[in-house]
This record gives sequence, structure tokens and C-alpha cells, in this order.
Amino acid sequence: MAEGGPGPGSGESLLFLTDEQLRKGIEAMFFAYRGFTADPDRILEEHAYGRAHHRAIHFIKRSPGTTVNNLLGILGVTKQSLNRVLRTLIEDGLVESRIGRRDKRERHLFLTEKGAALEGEISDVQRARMRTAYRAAGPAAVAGFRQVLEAMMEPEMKRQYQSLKDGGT
Amino acid sequence: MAEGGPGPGSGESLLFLTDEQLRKGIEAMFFAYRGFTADPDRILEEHAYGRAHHRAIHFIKRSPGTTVNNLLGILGVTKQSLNRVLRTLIEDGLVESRIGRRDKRERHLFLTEKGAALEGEISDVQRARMRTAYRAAGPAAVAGFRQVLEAMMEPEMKRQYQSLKDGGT
DNA sequence: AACTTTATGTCAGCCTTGTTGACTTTCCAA
DNA sequence: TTGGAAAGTCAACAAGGCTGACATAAAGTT
Repeated sequence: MAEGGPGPGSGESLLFLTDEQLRKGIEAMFFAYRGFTADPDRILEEHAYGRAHHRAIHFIKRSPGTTVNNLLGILGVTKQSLNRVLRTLIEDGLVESRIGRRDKRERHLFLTEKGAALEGEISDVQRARMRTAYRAAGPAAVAGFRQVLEAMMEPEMKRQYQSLKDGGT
Repeated sequence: MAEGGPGPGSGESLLFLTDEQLRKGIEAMFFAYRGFTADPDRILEEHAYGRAHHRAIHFIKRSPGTTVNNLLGILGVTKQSLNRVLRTLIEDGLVESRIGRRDKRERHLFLTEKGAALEGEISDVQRARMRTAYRAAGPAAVAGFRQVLEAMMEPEMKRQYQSLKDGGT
């Protein structure tokens, strides 16, 4: 699949995508994702939780009252796997599970005050890093960053992502 | 930590970083990383390997002859964890481990032809997705993407990342 | 009313990939 | 030459994925 790299002089208006360039992009994703999860991981460890717990409370915070099934779709894990995490979060009093009023089979999930506190703590450090990175890179870079990430998503996840439209801008 | 969102009219020259904006960035990373690993995961599954194996052969390909210790620094796992993965790759004939000539404690790692074949197969699909995303987003977006990712890395990882400088451009 | 489907939860067991602890071999420096 | 440090290996454990089987309750269908 080698692209037969264009020389230094070939059109910059098209894309100059040598395998080396693409490889750098791939490694950038790899290392950046580690940075992205580093702060949350530190906090979670103090509380004896893992990333799985973080993902759950993140999306419950984003969509309070979401059902277990919704969450399964977003997280892309099995119900057994999610259930294990959810059970401990409920036992520990971070998440509340309310039986649906219209459809009593459904469980609607909410963060308790305690759960919101942990979510907030993690959210804060994660946003802080994102904010720093954004400021270092500048507004144009931020737009590009989001565009590339969006183009990299699987179609179904892209829908999930876009279903929460941008707040202000 | 709420930023007290600036209204639609406030200076676009500074950064317009509402919590909502930052949250979108966080979710973009989350969903994009899934897309990023989706194709490799499919191929790896056919060969009964996991992401850990992929990471190993990726960085051995990038730096042939690297030692186990070097690899540990890059991958950020324990040597025991890496060793298990390495052992199966060596048993399966994808990786060759040569005892160091100067320092016999060291093992220098190389991909065999078979290992290079798998690495290439995975690399191809991963680059293909990256290329598609880059093309969809355009050159300016690509630059921004890389800038933000780099700003998001932990300092030590940033050094690792930058140690392989850009090929052409 | 009987049957089927859906939503959720649970138990059991497996696999990958992280972890720590203990150990061997090799190297180097006092 | 001997003791510590470094590189690598083996053993055992934990988290969090997975599948399969099954239970319950509520909805929906016939």
C-alpha cells in the first residue's frame, strides 16, 4: 500500500500523505490518548474504580435518566460487563436506578450527589488538560482537531457523538 | 470550574472554551479512538492476538533492534506484561529476540518476515482510515489535529513521540 | 387468556492484559 | 571478588472484556 511518496515539491494543495506522515498521525493518537486518560486514571485509582466506571458516570451525567440499553449502545460493551460496573456504582451510592414510569421494565439511571461529585472531579481535570491543549494549539487547530476526529469515527459512533449537538459556539 | 460561557458575540480571537465545547472534545477523543482501533482489532482477532500484540509489533517495526527495556518505556506497561506478549510473538515466529553482543543481558527485537507481514496488514488498514479522515478534513485540519494531540501528551510521551521526526514535509 | 418479545439482571466460566513478587543471569564498580 | 544494579523470566492475582444459560417482569400480539 505504499503511496510512492510525492517529492518535497509536489502539490501542497492536495494531500501530501506519505506513509511516514500517516504513521506519525497514528502514533500521535496513541500517545495522546494516554495523556487524555492519565488524569482520570489517577483519580479513579484513589477511589478504587477503573475506566469502565468513569465511562458509565460520564454518559449518565451527559444524559440523565438514560436507560441501561441506551448506555449499552453508547459504550459498546455487553450487558454483563456493564452490569458489573453499574452494580458497584449503585451499591456505592454513586448512581441511582429508577424503574421506568411508562415502561416499568426500563431502569433510568441518574447520578446521586456523590456520583456527581466524582464525575465533576474527573471532568474538571480532563477539561483542564483539554483546555490547555486547545490554548496551546489555537482556535484553528481546535477546529481541525475536531474535524479529523469526527472523520475517524465509525458511522454509528459518529451518530452517537453528534446526537448531543454543540452547546453554544 | 464552569467557565461562565461567553455569549455568541464574545471575541473569537481568544478561546471560546465553554465546558460544553470541552466536553465535546473529550467525547470526540473517546469515540474517535474507538474508530482508530476498530480495523486493527478486526484483523488481530482473526489471528487470535490483541492490541497489546499490535503495539509491540508496531514499535518493533518502527525501531528494529530495540531492547525490551526501550519498549517498556514506550509502551508504559510492566516488563512482565510485555514479556508475556513478546513470548507468544516469539513462539509464533513473528518476532526474533537476539541476545545483545555487547551486553548479554539485553535482548534485541526484530520482526521476522511473518511478523512484518502482519504488521503491514494492520498498518495498511490503519493508514487507510487515517488517510480518509485526513482527506475529508483537509490539510489545515490535519495540522491542527496534530498540534492538539501533541499538546495533550504527557511530557515524557511527547519526547518519545518526537524522537522519530517527521519523514518528509 | 395464552404466547412472544423486550428489558433487565444474574450466575458461571473463559480470555486478555494489566499488576506485584520472587528469581536468574549478567554486568560493573568498589 | 564480591555485592549491587539491571535485564529478563516465571508464577500468581485482579480488572474488565466476552459468551452462554437462565430468571423475572412488563409489554405487546393473537
